[in-house]
Amino acid sequence: MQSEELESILSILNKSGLKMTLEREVIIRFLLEHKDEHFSASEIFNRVREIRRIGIATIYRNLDLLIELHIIKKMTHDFPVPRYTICERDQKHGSHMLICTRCKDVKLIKEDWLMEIEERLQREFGFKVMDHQLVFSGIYSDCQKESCRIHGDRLTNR
Amino acid sequence: MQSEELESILSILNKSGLKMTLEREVIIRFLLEHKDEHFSASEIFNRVREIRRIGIATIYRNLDLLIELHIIKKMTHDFPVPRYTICERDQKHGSHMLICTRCKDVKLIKEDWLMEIEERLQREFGFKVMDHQLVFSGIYSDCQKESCRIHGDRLTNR
DNA sequence: ATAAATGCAAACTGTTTGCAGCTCC
DNA sequence: GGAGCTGCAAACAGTTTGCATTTAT
Repeated sequence: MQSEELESILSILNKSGLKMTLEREVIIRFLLEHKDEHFSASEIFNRVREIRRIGIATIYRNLDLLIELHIIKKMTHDFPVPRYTICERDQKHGSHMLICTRCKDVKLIKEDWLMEIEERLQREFGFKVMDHQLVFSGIYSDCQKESCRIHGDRLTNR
Repeated sequence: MQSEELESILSILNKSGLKMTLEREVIIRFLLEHKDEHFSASEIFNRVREIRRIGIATIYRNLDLLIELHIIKKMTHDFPVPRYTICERDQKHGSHMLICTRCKDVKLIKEDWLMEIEERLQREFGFKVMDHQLVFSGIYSDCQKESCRIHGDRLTNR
């Protein structure tokens, strides 16, 4: 399947003396198969459990580990609980997010619009940016007119 | 003291049929006296408790209420727990944050650098921005050289 | 007078931890 | 074989809720 990406993650694990267990693999596969989405820990728990029996502690331990290895990313803005997503390999920084306060849809924009500002931070503040998170909350023009529920409730806790 | 600002908040409360209790006032005063800072719920609890006996539930209930009235703002990015800060009255949007991963200092930049991008979102996505949150994590040049602890550990949970 | 707000304690929710047993290299 | 990993259950931390009492308008 995404064997190429999985291989590359495997080699990161190996380099640190870590093992690719079945549980870990199922978690990673799930996130790889849903690159543009983000999930809460318990969403991941429920989805992974459909594939293989797993404990919630294993979910948390693996998420923490994968964050440390920069394989996945934790997004904390304004969600009831943190959400996790796989890192884009070719992308230095995280993407930008649009959250519609009406329909609760979360759109990820993959371009980086902040180059200029980051240069300015380096110049004016001597601050070297390693990562950024940019979130806009607002309303789509469609949602301003109608009662917009097209995307459903995607942001429950579980 | 900040009577002008306090008055204006009082009138917002009145308009909604809400009361200015002593507890509520102490919370608001505390945040008004520390405009450029942000605090966790339990930090606020401890500071307010020095002034007046108060229960933690009252803290949470008031924080939620003040958020709804757009008097304070909840910041959730990457902190162990959410942090709260008073809204700038003359400022449409929240400020930008620099978080140094070495010294853990959090600097708030009060200018809005995103006007252009917000216009673009309106144009290209039909998305009307109501608020944004922009956080940069990185390292100050000072911190790259030395073991930088000048700001101390400001981000504990309590 | 009465709607709103409070304190307290219990309940809840998400996350972490200790430990005995299991699994991958 | 042994470090690393797992499941389980208990512990933990932050937050929310129900209720009897108090307070602001």
